[in-house]
Amino acid sequence: MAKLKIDDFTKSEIHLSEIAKALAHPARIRMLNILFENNVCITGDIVDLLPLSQSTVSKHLSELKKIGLIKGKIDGPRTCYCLDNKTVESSKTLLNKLFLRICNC
Amino acid sequence: MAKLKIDDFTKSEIHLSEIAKALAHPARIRMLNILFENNVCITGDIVDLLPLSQSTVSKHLSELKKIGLIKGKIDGPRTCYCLDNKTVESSKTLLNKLFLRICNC
DNA sequence: TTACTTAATCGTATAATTACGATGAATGAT
DNA sequence: ATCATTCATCGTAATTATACGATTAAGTAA
Repeated sequence: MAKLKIDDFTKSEIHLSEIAKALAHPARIRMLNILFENNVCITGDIVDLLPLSQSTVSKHLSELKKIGLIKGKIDGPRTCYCLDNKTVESSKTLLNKLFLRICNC
Repeated sequence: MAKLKIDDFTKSEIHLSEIAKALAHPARIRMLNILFENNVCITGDIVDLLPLSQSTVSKHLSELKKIGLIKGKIDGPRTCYCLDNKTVESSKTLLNKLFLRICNC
């Protein structure tokens, strides 16, 4: 009989890794900081504050939006982005839980 | 004259994104938990607790080691892994700083 | 020595990520 | 209606990540 091997990742492991993945690019880190400092930004504002093209910035924004860390609201030809505090808070809590568990301090 | 465009990411943005990247896979999340629960594990122990091959697990371990979250100590034909508490703590602190900044709670 | 165990590395394949310019859709201004 | 602005999406290319089996290296046991 074969050795028992746990054969899948849990929802919680996957969820936490997805949150981490959203933070796993310096552009997205900066975006979160920019959105906190400015409360609301249109895409172009953020493009100006990043060393990346408009299309690339737009893609990063859509990834932050996909996981829920930011919200986008269409306003004429513009899109207004802001932090989604509920998701930011729950992500903070989940990451903290991990570190409270594994960090003996 | 061209619009001023910030043209590089800061060390701190990059560092934080690298920490997040280390956490951006469910296997690596589980490994950290396993190493906390068992204090010390050899590679084979961890392989048994993951739905991945030995070579893939070894690769994930080396990535956690590269960023410093775990330490590996060769013991005969085995390698004993354990958490590197110093790095775990500093990573926790850096991630916390981000969330304390952007999270209004 | 010869066999066995352990785990990193190699070779390779596939998928995901990142990036940019070009295009297109929607709005606003003239 | 025409033109300009804004930004998501498309098409494409290059890089990185993920995965596995096979091999290698190093230690242990017979």
